[in-house]
Amino acid sequence: MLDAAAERLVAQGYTATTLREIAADIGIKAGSIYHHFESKEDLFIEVFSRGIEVMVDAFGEVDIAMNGCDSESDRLEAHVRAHLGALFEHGSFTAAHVTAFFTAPEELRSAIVPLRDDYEHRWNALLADVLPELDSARLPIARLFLFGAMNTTIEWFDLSGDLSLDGLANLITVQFLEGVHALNLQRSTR
Amino acid sequence: MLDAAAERLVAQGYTATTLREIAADIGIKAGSIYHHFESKEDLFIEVFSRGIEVMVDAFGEVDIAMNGCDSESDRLEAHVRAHLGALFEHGSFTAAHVTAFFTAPEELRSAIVPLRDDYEHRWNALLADVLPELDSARLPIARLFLFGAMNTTIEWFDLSGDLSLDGLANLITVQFLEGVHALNLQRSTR
DNA sequence: CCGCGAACCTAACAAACGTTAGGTAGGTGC
DNA sequence: GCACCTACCTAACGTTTGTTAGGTTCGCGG
Repeated sequence: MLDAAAERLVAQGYTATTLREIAADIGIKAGSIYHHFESKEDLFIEVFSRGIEVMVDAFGEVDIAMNGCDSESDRLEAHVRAHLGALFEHGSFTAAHVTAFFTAPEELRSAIVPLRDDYEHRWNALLADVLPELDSARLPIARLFLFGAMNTTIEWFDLSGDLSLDGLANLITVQFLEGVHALNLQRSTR
Repeated sequence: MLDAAAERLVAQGYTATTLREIAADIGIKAGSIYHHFESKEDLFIEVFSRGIEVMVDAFGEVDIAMNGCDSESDRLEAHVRAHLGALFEHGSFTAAHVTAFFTAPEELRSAIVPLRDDYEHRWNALLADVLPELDSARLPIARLFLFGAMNTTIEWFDLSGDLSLDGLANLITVQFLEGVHALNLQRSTR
């Protein structure tokens, strides 16, 4: 049911997604949703929360796996790969969060913002680590550029296309670190 | 009236924006809208079209102004500045387009797509010009990265903050061309 | 002064929305 | 066999939505 809600969110946004549609998707009636959630808002708070949860979990796993890694760019690329994985490989929760969060009403958003802040803070810390020479005032801007590149992929990237998620992660990381000129030098696109 | 519609679109998305709200914003009643447009869809097709129109016009003006420019990076930066200008300085049409386009129903979107394609094609041509050494298969991806960086600024950039639009355009261009390391070298942030 | 069209209003319409109260089927524990 | 809980349904509620038909106001041309 949460899955169905997330998929509808991705395709239609908050207001256009009706409880009757979600109910029909999973073969029940709209009223029955209220046995599991107190309201529409309550349901979607759960969906958005899981969207962040998936991202945070993926980030945490990579943090551990890459603990003793000597190459800073490899570490960054692994985290980029984890973020893309959250967007494309773990259901629609993260995709729903990224695309539909700003279409949700203010009260709902403010309940989620603390979780978002936590995730953003982890990325700031990672970038400060990977890019120690970067002016700390520029760091949030660099993160926003990176987020922009990663999150807009849901509008165009095709999992079944020629480019793999590993390739995409590498492309984004290299482009982010070295600029567009380095795009030709990337290791593998398969 | 189109202005009011665009602003509501930015704040609320397609479905959540009601004709009664728009009418109230400009001091008329909802039914009166139908004297100017055939339907809600018709009204928002006009809004989205103007959003692209503003972008295309800004792009075209820069194309002429930068005709005899020797520095390719200056040319690119001027176009980035024009795109950001369309987003922040020429009403809410472009901002509405970028934020709410994917929240609109399919039929409406397909009426707009040809205009979008035209704008994207202009950018592809520009990038092919500015970056002749870039593998042509990578060119659309590079453009998508750049669009991602530019368009997500509406979620965080503040016109009245310390960073000017000129500074932001320079930041994005340098970051795009040379990578994040070059962020410290940018010319001016005022 | 008359006619006419543009701009707007009033009042309602059917449809769809989130939500709720009350009821039913099936399983579990005692 | 009885009580109870979970999961679901039915049927409606009040509200809001896009939309429409018919009427009013106002200014301009002849």
